Amino acid sequence: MTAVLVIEDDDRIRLALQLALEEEGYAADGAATAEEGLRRQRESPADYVLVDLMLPGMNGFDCIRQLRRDDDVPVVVISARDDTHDIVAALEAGADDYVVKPVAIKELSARLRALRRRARTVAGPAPAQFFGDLEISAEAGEVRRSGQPVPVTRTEFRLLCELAEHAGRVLSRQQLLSRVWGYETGDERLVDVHVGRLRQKIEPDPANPRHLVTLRGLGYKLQR
Amino acid sequence: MTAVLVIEDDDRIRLALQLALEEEGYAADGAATAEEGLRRQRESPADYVLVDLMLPGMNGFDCIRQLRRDDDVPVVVISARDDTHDIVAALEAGADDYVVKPVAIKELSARLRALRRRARTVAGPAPAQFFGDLEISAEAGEVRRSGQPVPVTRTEFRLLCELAEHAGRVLSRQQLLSRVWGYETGDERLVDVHVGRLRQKIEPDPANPRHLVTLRGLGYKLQR
DNA sequence: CGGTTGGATGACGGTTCGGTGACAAAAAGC
DNA sequence: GCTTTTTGTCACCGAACCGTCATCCAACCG
Repeated sequence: MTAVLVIEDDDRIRLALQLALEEEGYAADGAATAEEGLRRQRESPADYVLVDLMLPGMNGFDCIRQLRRDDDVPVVVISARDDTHDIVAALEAGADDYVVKPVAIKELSARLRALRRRARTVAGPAPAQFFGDLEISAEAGEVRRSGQPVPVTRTEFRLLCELAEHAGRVLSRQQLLSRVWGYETGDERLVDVHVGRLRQKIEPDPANPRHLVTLRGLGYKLQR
Repeated sequence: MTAVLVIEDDDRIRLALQLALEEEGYAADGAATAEEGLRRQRESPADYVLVDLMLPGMNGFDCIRQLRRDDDVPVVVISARDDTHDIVAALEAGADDYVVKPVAIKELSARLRALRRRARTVAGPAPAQFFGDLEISAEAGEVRRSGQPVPVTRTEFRLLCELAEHAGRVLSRQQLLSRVWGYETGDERLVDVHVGRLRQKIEPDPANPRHLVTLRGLGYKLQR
């Protein structure tokens, strides 16, 4: 899901934007100051950043420059001022687009989509997580055991990614059903079956799993 | 020097825009109809196209779609109407930005510069990429297999480039539809068909692809 | 130690997904 | 103008996959 960070000091506007974005299918997060926004973006980077120009403390222009320095995330300015000088300054600072408040959410959404078409993803090898000799790369859609690709199916892959994302923590069958399958209710045995199939593929000795372990009465977890 | 093509039926506005752009350091060319603009762009491609929405004959939306089909040039709409519906439709058709007349030349110029940062065409020369014996030269618009040129069509080439640019990463059919065709919605099977045709040309054994591989339920990726 | 509960596993039918050939429309070339 | 190439749609097929079930096994409980 596409994540958007909204940096805007006016709580009402920020929350309204977040809500509207979520209705459009984005995952929206918010920050009230430039400093907080930068911290958020550093810690868990969103795919797009919306930023107001008039912020308490660090102003919007510096905020944009800072964002651009750290990261290549597309930045859209949301401002009440439609002065040419501001628009030029914001774009010059590194913003990708500039829309004037009040914003029509449909327009904003369309502009974000247009940006997505242009946004470059960083080159280089896709990042992977390691669990011993097990390698999971969500971006490459690939699982490897000691360097050798392991063919896994879509559901198995999603299941594995979900477990990897919460590495070391137990996930109940219920949680897995909900997160991987989207079932709020259903037969928990389904999880067992897929865990079993996955073990056949990724565990050296499927009967004595080393990474994908069962916690009786609780669920499953993936450990290093 | 950066070349801009202005498609606008009102002579006065078009000439004024051209003049202003030239003062900003661009080489500006003009066309009074969509048809003429498309022909111009095909014959001697500009780096940016500005297009009015209300044109005699072919309308602006179709003109944008057409431009997007042929090539990846950034398109900015210059329109007198600031209706959300028009803006969304234009961006949806493939435009990169939308500014409302009368335009401040400084703003337009800043928006063009912002686009240049994102635009792939100007993003910097992507020299030939190799995938085993497969060679893709985006510059030369050419594909070679063990040195021998392979005749690929325009869509096939753009599909291949898109996959090459994200080498080793999965791209969903949806992403490919959006980035190669500019469709935000459409039949995903279209991608299958073109992938199939591409395989016939670039894979030694199209039934067992080595480079252009399918990830069931996820999409396609190009690997070395 | 027997009973009970929770987990593993193999088999099977229905469904989904991707590949492909045929075809019509559209574009490009002549 | 006409012909050829390219493109997008459709329908069909086969393989891969999914979910259910029944059965068996291991761990835990008294």
